[in-house]
Amino acid sequence: MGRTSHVREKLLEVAFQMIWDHSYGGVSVDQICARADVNKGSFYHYFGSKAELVVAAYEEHWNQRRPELDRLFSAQVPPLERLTKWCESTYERQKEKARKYGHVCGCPYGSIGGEIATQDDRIRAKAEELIARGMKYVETAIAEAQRDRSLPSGDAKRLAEQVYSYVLGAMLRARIENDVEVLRNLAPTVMAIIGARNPAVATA
Amino acid sequence: MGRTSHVREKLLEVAFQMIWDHSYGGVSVDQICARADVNKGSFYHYFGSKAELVVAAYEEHWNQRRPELDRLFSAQVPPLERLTKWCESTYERQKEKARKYGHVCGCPYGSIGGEIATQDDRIRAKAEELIARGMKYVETAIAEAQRDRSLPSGDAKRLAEQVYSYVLGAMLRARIENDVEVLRNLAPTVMAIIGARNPAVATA
DNA sequence: AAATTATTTGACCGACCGGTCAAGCTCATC
DNA sequence: GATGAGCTTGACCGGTCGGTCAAATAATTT
Repeated sequence: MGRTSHVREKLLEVAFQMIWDHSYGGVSVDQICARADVNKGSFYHYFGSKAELVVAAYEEHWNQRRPELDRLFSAQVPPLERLTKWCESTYERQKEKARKYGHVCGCPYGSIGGEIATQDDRIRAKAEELIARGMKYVETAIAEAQRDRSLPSGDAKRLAEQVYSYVLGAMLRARIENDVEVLRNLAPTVMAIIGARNPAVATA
Repeated sequence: MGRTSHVREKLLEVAFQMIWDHSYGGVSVDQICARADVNKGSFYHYFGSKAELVVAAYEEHWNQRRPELDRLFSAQVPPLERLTKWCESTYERQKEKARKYGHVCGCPYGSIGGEIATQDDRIRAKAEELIARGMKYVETAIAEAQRDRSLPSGDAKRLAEQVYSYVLGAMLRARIENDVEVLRNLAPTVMAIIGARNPAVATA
């Protein structure tokens, strides 16, 4: 096939989905290989270890996810509306995932990060990095809203961290409670955190 | 020794600490037994499985933690002050844990819940239950603050869920980023979420 | 003190873990 | 069409996993 074998890509995709669905420790290399229809020897031709595969898989997932985030946080959209749309898309995305997999999966970066934070520093650092990239979108939107006076001035970076903490926590709760409805109305709380005067109006 | 052998209690304590420090999948029954200085056969005399031990260990941890929560949320303390003190104690507790274990450990219930939510329903349900118990303290404080007009009226249960989501998310971030400072100023954001007029004053 | 029960011991189990490897196959290049 | 690099194959490795068990021992009841 092509220069970059589809085998490698298949492993990245399958590994990410299986680990998101279950957990890092709960998914074995054998299972990943079986699902990807790849021999174990091939696996270790492309990746030096399970951890290395996982780091690559999460980076790859980010790359596939990025266009959607760029669209949601497009400069074409008023900054506060970016945030509400992001909240809504989070809910919708989790709802579809839950329908397809039979249970709520939560934030993939948060889940794997929390699981192996104290055990594998490369995976920990990758999770931290991906979360920071997501926070950057939120920070930029907040800073812009402050500049155009739709928000009172404040430390946009700190506010973005708080917003992201809230959303991460809600995703974790949704996973643990296996209830996607936990994520149904994230936006008003996000607005309260960043100090928007009238949460209800911000969506309009 | 006593009727309830200290062996059982030692296993509960050791298992909880090791799993909080690492993860469910990252700690083996053999390791727990070694650390508790107990033979594997004894382990399976007291507990039917690793999962059963863990459920009991988390319940036991709650029981040990409860007096401290009762104290923090004592009716003797004004309701909003309960929340700020709870935030501060969360920070202090994590800081000490981090000092002792060499890294930030985050919320034990959130960590194990997120890890095995989709793999073992008994552990998942226990994590959900313990989180719900914690939320109840927050809900009660919010409801009381609303009653005595230090907060505008609102759905105390929903607000408590939002507060708890935020704190859970911050604990998760602190674990992933291995930085306890993430948890340093939880209270102002909590105040913003529940609609306290002047976050800065609420501590006084 | 005999009988019964609770607890401890450590060897043992098959399954599975992450990872290795030598041998073959495929295919572009010369 | 020979060469050699890239890729695939599947058997194989030692170690560890959660869990079992029969026999020994300690504690309790009769």
